[in-house]
Amino acid sequence: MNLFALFADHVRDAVSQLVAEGAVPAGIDTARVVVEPPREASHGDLATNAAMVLAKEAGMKPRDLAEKLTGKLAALPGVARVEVAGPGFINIALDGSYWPRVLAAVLTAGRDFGRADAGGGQKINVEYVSANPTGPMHVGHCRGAVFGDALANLLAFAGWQVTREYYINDAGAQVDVLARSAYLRYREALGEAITIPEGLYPGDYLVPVGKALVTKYGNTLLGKSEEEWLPPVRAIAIDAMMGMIRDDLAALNIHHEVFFSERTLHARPEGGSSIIDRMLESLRARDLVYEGRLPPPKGQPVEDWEDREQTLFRATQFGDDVDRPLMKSDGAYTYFAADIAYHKDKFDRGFKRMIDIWGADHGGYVKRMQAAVKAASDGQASLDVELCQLVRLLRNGEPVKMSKRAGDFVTLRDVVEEVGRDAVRFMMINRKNDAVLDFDLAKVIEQSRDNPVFYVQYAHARASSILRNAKEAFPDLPAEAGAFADAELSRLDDEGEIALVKLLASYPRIVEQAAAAREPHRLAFYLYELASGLHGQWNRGKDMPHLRFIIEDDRKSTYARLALVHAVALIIASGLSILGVDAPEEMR
RNA sequence: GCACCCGUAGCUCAGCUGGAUAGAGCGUUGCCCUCCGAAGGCAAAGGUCGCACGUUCGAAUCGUGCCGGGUGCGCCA
Repeated sequence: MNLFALFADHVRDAVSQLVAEGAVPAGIDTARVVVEPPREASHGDLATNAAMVLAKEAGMKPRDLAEKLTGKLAALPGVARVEVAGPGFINIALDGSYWPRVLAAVLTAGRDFGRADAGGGQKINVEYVSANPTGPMHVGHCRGAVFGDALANLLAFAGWQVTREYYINDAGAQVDVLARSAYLRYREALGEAITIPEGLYPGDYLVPVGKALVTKYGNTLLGKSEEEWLPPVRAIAIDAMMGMIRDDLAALNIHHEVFFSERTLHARPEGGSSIIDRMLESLRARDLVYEGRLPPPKGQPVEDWEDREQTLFRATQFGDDVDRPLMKSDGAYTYFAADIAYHKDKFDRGFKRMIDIWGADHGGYVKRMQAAVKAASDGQASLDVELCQLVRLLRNGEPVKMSKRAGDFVTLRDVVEEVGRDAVRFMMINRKNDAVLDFDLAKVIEQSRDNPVFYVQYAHARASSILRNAKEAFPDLPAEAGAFADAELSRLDDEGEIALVKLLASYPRIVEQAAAAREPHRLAFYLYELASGLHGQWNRGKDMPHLRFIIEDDRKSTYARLALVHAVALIIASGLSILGVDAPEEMR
């Protein structure tokens, strides 16, 4: 149950009643009406802007309209009082019976509380990571990976049918470089002394690939020309790299449902046409492709600029700044051409909504891809691109050195092994994705309030600890949260307790908004707030012993408070699971 | 030159898609710690929301123009 959505309906009903009474003109547009929590607790529990938004259309002053609406809203069950405030806000205070019902709803729904149907079961494709299969994942990849995964979880919780997808860039020049690098390791495995020239991948993660090639081919590849040995070497190397990448992702608890190979888009069966060929044909048939010239780019002068006629996609027709090339000068397709075919393939598989997660350095590519999706789907599909900014890796405030040369980079695996999966995941999401993020290896393993990962997980552990302790004081208590729904929840009348219940009540709203905005970080901030609420109530018990969760000689109050503790633990666990972070029973 | 992103407290950042007196953590200052878990707790100080116009009942939020920072700018992926 989403309290705010519920009351938004109530407000619209009230408007309809006024329409029926002739007080307000028919057909008035209530789309801008929102019901939200007021900033000031003294303003009540819910506030709506309805009177201000509708005043003009209704031909009334905001406060006059507010008065009329107030009359209707005050009659609703559970409403204690309704007041008009400021320029025309309507503040609604709920009576004491409301919060126990919300809490009972949390306990009954359990981990499903907050699950929404905003997506209406529609299919949506989330493509993330898509790192080149040329080596292990490094830290630069991990923000997009975690963000994409959390977003996918969030959308699923909000009612979308999500497919998690990885696009394997196994068709370009860089996988040929990979193959040549692996071939050197192959010769090395056969006893040759090698030096790795500039431009090839020097990392020793290719050593096992060289050995595997020996196992499979013996020395039979030695006498062959590159034309002959490259394809099989490349295939094995790519497989090995993808294996490593899958392991790296698994270490972060990321599992894609679909791995899509770019190579399959280029493949031409004997005498036939490739998927890209056919995509291009369909664009040509609609006059979206032409042969033309492009002006040279402004700004940085391009050294080897050659003015020539090329095959262009009419991207400008769909909102892009210039038309974009589909063919390279050597006659092969551009990366973009393949990417159009890939996204068209997603559309053909039934996805009208697509989300791509990219690094911020690909921002210049967004418009053309969105244009392509519109064109390839005849306007039926849309693409959202979420850009993830850089991560600055620090240790005690000092930048961790990462030189590009000699394969000397910090791998994702190193980081996960040093600080743990939960810390990596939470910290990556604890910031808006379009802002640069400082990731301090020393701070994320700190166990203090400064560290949000610890703080939130500790709240869950503390709740679990309270429940364990309660079991000792009252051995006959039920174990499962749902059983607490029939506690005398009206006993929860302390302001701290009620504040906690209100926070729980806002969870569905947070989920919906975070999903709609594609901003999982909102969930992380919410969880911190909820954790803070639980820790705060615990601390109130220090000064005021009658507020402790466990009161030895008051079974009924204890029972009600444990219901609250159960509910908080449920929501923290629910939110953390969306972020892909464990909710531990105890800290260690 | 153009496009996209960012600019909020000393620092790191939120700010619920236009709402009421702009919030949190760190840091600073003061008080407290025999207490279900002090790997603390409570409180205070601290802001021309980069600048200027505009839109309207109302702008940190939307629009335009500047300033400052980042990213990118045929055929790389």
